[in-house]
Amino acid sequence: MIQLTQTSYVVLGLVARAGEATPYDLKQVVSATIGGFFSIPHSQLYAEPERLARAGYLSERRERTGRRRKHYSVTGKGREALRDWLRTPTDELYELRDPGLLKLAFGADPKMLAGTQLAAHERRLQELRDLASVLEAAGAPEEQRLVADAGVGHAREYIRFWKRVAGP
Amino acid sequence: MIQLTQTSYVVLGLVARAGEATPYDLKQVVSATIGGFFSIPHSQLYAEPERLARAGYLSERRERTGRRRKHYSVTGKGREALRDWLRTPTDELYELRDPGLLKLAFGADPKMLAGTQLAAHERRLQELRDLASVLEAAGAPEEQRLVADAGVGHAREYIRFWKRVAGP
DNA sequence: ACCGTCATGTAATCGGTTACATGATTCT
DNA sequence: AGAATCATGTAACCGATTACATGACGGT
Repeated sequence: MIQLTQTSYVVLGLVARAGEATPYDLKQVVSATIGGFFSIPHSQLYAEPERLARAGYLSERRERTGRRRKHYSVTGKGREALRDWLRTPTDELYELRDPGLLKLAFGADPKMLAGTQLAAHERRLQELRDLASVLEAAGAPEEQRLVADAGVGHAREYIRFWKRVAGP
Repeated sequence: MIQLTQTSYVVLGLVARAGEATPYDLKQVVSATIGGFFSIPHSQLYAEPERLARAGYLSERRERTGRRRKHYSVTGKGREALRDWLRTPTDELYELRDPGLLKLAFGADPKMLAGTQLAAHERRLQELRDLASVLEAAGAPEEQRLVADAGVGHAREYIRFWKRVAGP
């Protein structure tokens, strides 16, 4: 019926893990976990669960008093969709779509770009390292750590690249 | 007035380089050059120049007979916008948003993912290498080659990562 | 003459971004 | 008590994707 996007699966996955969650809960978890490589603006975390609920993947319980928050949980249909998604490998690749590379490709001055990009990627690398050590300290599951490691590897690769561009 | 997106700059940049171009020309060039890390569906290459023309960044000349193709060229305003963009470094970073990593983060079986992802990234690596050697043979400008190199580096990094996940 | 593929375009829909707005808490 | 920040939500707009459609052209 509706198209399930990556955002949909993020929401399904997070709600499934939490049992029940409000958009705000989701927001918290998103930035704490996959925020490093897949962020979602908070307004989407209101819109998307609603869409999923309309299509029967989530059920909605609204508080009767106070803030009237909406609490979502996964339905059978939702759980099934999530499971199917998880057990199907993808050969889809995501494109880099990197602003720095784009400017480079269109003739911006490489050395000028390199400075700023290097700094930005070094900042990110630091964040990811912090995240990685938090995850380790918290005894997070292996996958979480792998994902953080992937991020670290990519940041390092970017840094290598821009250093080379910056020249000796 | 209007928001200039990365797509806008791609169009501006390509039209500027070509002098005059139809959407179809753009389509060709996109896949030949930045296609590897920043693709744009052809319908966008019809819509975006129109948008840019309405806002005064491009001028439009329509054939009077036959296919009535639209030919675009860059106006002064367009050229200026492009130049400003090119000489401003960015600290913006693009997120990976990688489907494979996402599934990994939500508990898909790592080894299962690794196989398919590895194959896909190896295919891409090969493509990028081919592109790189074509560029070199054609004596393409340094930046073009750098961009291709960046792609190669990333593909390699992905491959390292998924090999590690696949385990010994 | 026909078929397939390249070339060219438009329309509809929708997810995502940006901006706005206000209730709760916490801190000084 | 007031300011600042966190929490929570809605609305409007718009770029991007998907789907549909047809014209030209090269080969058999």
